[in-house]
Amino acid sequence: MENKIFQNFLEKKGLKLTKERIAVLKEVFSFHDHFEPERLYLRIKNSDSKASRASVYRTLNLLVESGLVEKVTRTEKSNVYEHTFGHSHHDHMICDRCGSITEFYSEKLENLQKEICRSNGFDGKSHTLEIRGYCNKCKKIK
Amino acid sequence: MENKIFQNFLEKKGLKLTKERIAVLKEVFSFHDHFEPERLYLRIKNSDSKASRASVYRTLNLLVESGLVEKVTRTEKSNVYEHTFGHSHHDHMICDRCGSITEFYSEKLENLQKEICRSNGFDGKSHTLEIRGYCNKCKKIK
DNA sequence: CTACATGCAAATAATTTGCATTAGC
DNA sequence: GCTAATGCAAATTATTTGCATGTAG
Repeated sequence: MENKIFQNFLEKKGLKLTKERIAVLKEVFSFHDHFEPERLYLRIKNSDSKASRASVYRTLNLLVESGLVEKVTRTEKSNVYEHTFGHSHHDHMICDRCGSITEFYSEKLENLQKEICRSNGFDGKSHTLEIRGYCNKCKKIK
Repeated sequence: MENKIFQNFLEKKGLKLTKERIAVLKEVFSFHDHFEPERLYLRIKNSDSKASRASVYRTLNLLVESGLVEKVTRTEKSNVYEHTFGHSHHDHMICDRCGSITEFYSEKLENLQKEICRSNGFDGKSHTLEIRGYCNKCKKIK
């Protein structure tokens, strides 16, 4: 399904569906987790398909443009991505101790944001909410 | 006032209050706006005090550690900071067209987040909420 | 066949760091 | 005086890009 979407996206832009792009797409959708470009590259390297680091970066940009993948955060180091197709919108809680990421979703929160946009005359398209602190496990230790 | 806080912070850590650190602190608090390290460095360069790029970066890290400055991280390129002392918590709306940043604050939003943390067993310390879209001006053009 | 894509290695860009020198406390 | 800070330039890290060659449509 995501293959179809990506293919349409490429076609519309006059771009080609190469094996490298397929490899990246396949790998991205083979697990649901947050990942950095480098990690993705290594996973692909260890799989049967192949793609260079450059192609991974290039394809990742296309995937974001197509809406199939989103940038979650820009951490101290690299960017963090997640695939979004087939996985509805949510926000993140990040533990400052163990780095674990917990997803959550709140209808109320979404509505409240819409309301805030409205009263500010802002045409909101998307948002990222990131709560930092200590997760259930780590708050006991800390 | 912020000088006093920074001084205490340094003292507690056995660090020194140098003219370079003073220059950075002064410049950071001389305007209220979001800024990147490079821009701050250039401002200092054009002022009467002086500090190298390296010192700007080093001092910025100390300022964040001390709580006087926060990272508003979320751009493609570099980190974005803002000084927080004397300026209460707020969130941001960023225009995807002109790049303008609008600040806002909502008590309801804060409470809702606390509630979400509680129900997830997460000990939330801080958060960043960023809404992207088109600002009042740009939504008419786009 | 003809764009566009690829891999590679070199280029960029932001930030950090090693080191010899300088300066707070 | 001792220890930490500075400036510089070189090092690092993540990401992008130029170019010669390969390949999808």
